[in-house]
Amino acid sequence: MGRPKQFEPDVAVDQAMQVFWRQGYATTTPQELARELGIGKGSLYNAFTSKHRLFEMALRRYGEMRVAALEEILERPGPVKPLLRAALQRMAAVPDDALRHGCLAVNTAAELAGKDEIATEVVSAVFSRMERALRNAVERARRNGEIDASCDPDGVAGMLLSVVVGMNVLAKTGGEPQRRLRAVDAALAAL
Amino acid sequence: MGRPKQFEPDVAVDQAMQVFWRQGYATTTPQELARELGIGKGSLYNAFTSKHRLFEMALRRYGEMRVAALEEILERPGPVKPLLRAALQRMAAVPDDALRHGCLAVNTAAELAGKDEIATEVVSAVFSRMERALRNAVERARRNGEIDASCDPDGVAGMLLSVVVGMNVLAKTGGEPQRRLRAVDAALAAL
DNA sequence: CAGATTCTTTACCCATAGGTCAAAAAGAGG
DNA sequence: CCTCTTTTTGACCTATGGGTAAAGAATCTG
Repeated sequence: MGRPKQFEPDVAVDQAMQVFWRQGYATTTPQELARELGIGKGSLYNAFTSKHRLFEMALRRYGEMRVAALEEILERPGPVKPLLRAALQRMAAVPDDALRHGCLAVNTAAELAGKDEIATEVVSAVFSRMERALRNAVERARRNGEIDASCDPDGVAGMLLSVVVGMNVLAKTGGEPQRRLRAVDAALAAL
Repeated sequence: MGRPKQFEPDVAVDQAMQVFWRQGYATTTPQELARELGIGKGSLYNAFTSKHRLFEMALRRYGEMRVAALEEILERPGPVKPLLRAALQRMAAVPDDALRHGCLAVNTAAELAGKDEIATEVVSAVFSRMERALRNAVERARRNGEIDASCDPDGVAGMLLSVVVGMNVLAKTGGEPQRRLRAVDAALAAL
């Protein structure tokens, strides 16, 4: 009962995600959020308590999305190498024109890790899950005989995650997408 | 002539570099800078014009340092692979206890690339020079016969740079330094 | 329709950001 | 020791940050 909300909280969190993604946490202001979500500042605080909580919700949702997308690709049946290549290429392929704001998790790690406990924990969890998905894939490839048995799945997974994270940062500074694809190939040559 | 400065501008830029490194650009305030540099806010503005200009100077200096350090290692005589390993390990080896604020260039790329023209240009230049140093090393190794002639130096250099950048981000979220060293080894396995 | 309850609106609040300015202080040159 | 120049100090300023509160609007229950 009571007056019904005039906006969809889920949609609002998505929109907030976009804003934080574009601008970062510190440089995003409540008024900006209110404007972009199309609601008053008061409603915003009533619904989400604080800028920080809204950010947390947006970040968590973002993490779920990305992890799920990665797992979806890597768990497909068949040979693993092409899957890894597809996954990395997709993560490396920043559309180049618009949406060059990198990855929200990476940006957040750079901006807040070590300073904001919650943000640190969330991005840390995201990275761990991605690494695990990569490690699982590598192990599967090893059992398949696709790659050499002597390789260290842990090390390789960490390396692949680093590559992806690094490329997301580098993509923000310019550079052609094609170069990134070559870097992906070089990384996969380690298998 | 005129009253002499009561502080060494070079030293002040170094100190400012530390502050921006720890805290990022946006979250560092003029009063904080003044306090850390041990000078009044007025002096700060008199000497450096604006927070942004001071940041630019600090960032440029930081870039010079890191690029020079990397080149110094990679240009040593002898086999290249151990040099690459040493260079990457050094860049990956965040002391873990203190100084876990990553790399100023990486942090800046994540925070400001695409929004701040000057910052973007500076970090972009730093990354380019690092990549070039890495590429030179890889080419040398290829000429030496240390690594396979079929490898793509451009792609490998881009990959190695990505690894380093990525690890600097990941290091901020925790994780043991040892894992990073294994990731470095995995990356070098691509050679 | 009354009341309870929840949302929205608008005005308001304090602290800080980033910076400026006038006046005082400390040297150099004559 | 007087002036000219540059630094420093400290007060001051405007805009905005992040957030709160009080009053009004919309819905459900009875």
